[in-house]
Amino acid sequence: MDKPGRLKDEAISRRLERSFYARDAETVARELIGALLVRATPRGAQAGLVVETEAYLGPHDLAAHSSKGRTPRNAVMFGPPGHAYVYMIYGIHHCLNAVTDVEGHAAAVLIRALEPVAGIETSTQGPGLLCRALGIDRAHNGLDLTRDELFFAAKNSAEPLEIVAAPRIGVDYAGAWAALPLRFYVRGNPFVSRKERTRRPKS
DNA sequence: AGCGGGATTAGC
DNA sequence: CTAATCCCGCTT
Repeated sequence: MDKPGRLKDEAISRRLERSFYARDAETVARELIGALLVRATPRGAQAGLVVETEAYLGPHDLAAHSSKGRTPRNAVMFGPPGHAYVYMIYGIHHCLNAVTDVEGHAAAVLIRALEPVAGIETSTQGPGLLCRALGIDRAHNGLDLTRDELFFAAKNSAEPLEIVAAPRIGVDYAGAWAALPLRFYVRGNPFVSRKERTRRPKS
């Protein structure tokens, strides 16, 4: 019923600014839950609610790409906050992150799952899948989330969400860092990337 | 120049 | 459980 572009205009008016991202990654990861991720394309806007994130705290965090030092691949993480860090993984998928914290402290928040809102035709239930659904690839690496076609809009604070903290996925190589509860998701939301593990009774 | 591996996903 | 598949990042 809405005129095309209406969602986009509304979202742009709520676009998160630099100061939102210029905080520690854990805070940003928590606060991005419930925000709207928008990609404005020539054919209209694609958008989804962020329902799952992970915080990568900085070079001291052994699960973070920045822990191995600055390289061409992760250079965006070392730059100013509020930019998109997009990398290819396993030769097949892309992952979208928002750079956080202060410039030089290479921290970021991985966007792991979205609840579709508009213009989305395939699954957004996982970091690689959501990038596919929104057409995000390495061409988007370094985009300014406060100015460019890819951005986050403030959540609707009227409906509080229950957020669960759990260990991050796929970072078992990171020793003790792998166990920290730096993954955040909306409790019970069906678009979270992995189902709650059903506890298997021990034999 | 060569080689190993990954913040994933789908399919057996 | 494992293949897929592409850079990247480090070693030779």
